[in-house]
Amino acid sequence: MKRTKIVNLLQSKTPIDHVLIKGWVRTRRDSKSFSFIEVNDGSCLKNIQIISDNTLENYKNITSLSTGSAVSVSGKLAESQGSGQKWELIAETVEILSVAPETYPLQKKRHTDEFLRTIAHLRPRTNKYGATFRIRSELSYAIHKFFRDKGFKYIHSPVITGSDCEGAGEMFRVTTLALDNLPFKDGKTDFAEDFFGKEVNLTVSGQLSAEMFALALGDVYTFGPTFRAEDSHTSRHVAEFWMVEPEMAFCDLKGNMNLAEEMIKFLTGFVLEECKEDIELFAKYVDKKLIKTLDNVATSDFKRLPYTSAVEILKKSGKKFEYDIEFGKDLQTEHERYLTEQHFKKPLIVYDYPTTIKPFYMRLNDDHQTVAAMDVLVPRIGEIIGGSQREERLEVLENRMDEMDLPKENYWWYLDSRRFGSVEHSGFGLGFERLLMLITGISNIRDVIPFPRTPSSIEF
RNA sequence: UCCCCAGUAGCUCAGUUGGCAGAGCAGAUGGCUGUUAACCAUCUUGUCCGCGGUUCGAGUCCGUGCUGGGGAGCCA
Repeated sequence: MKRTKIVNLLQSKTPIDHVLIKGWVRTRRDSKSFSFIEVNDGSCLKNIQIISDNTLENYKNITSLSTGSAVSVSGKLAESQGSGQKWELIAETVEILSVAPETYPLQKKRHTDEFLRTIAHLRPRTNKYGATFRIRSELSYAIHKFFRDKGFKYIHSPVITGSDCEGAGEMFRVTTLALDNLPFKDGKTDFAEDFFGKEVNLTVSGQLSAEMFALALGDVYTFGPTFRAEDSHTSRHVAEFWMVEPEMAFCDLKGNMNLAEEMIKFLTGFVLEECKEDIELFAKYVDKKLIKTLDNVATSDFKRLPYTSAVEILKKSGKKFEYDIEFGKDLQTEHERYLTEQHFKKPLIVYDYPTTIKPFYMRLNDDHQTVAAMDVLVPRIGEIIGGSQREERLEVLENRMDEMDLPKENYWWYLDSRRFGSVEHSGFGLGFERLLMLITGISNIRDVIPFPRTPSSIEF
């Protein structure tokens, strides 16, 4: 007989004479003549309650089933006589697939997130992490659905890159050279002998690839792993994370902001609708205000504010900040949080940032003081999206590169896109894990990614 | 990289002025019960993070290292 997933079984409208389920024991409660076994198979948050009567031939073994053990149970789905659940499974056979000894680290109680990080290989077996990674899966699907419904094409941007013009942070070196015996030439490592014949890194952004494809396919997006070798020790940074990067031809900054807002609203609404049960767990145990926050994100219009106005508001706020704010200085975390959490109390898009604090590829505004950049800031997380309209004018782009002392010859293919049929285009990067933090209320990014990579931590 | 906090039983944590190492949970055993992280009784469990120092005596004080966490910067 084919096994039925518990998620489907619990949705049954009628009793079923004969079903088979397989899963892991969460807890067992013995009664006089039978034993209650709670079994979870990961298909949903809820367990199925198994009634195993003491007339079963292996009943003695059944009563020694410990948390974490694996079982295969066949029997009859019947309405429960107890009050905690609609259905229960009256067992005809309980096959013990594997017994977890008492050294099994997960107990029938709450563990701290810090402890569960040390057993990241087992934590998806808990309610909270099971729910987290089911939501992560649904959210990934929702991203593809959102873009596909809008006619965007999915681009697989490379993970290994020889491009040194991504410029979004410190990079991880990729090499096949023997590190204990490096070839030298003129006192420097001779990368001509390396696999690709030049210095190569893991990607920090798929943007430049996405731009090339937007200028061919129109609307595109990337969704893949991204690597930053920053020595960051915060609850919002990991060395390997997933980023969503749409890029649109014939689109200006306003269209870019529209897409960002529409996307966050869609994704939030999607999860609220499709992952109700799992979201309720977070609303109950992780963040009591979660539903209110998510409704606010999904329904209220995002405030749009030019950088200069943001600076004015901060100056007039009368609030004492650790860092002073004035035109030309980047907004600090404390400034961003004040604006989104206290002043506007909703998501906020700050745009038109000073030229001096933004990268070369952002489009120069007519005031020559600012570029067409935009950041989406949300309560609790801060920056969740960073994007811009790209500089499509070859001459302006080259001037900016000169100002910033960037070697143009290395960017020949990027500049080609501005030589041949250049058009206005825009895009942004969304931190997938940060969105998950927003949606689940989980406060540490290490807890929304299966096996987090942070400085000096890569056990799994 | 900088600032702050923590590290004691399998887990969560208490440990007073420097004076015999503790509780709850988990586990084991027995009991009770259509139970809901069941309940009741009994029992087991220690490199007090490592190294060095002060002291008659250090879980406790000092130095140092490691690990974890929070914040800053950088960013997504």
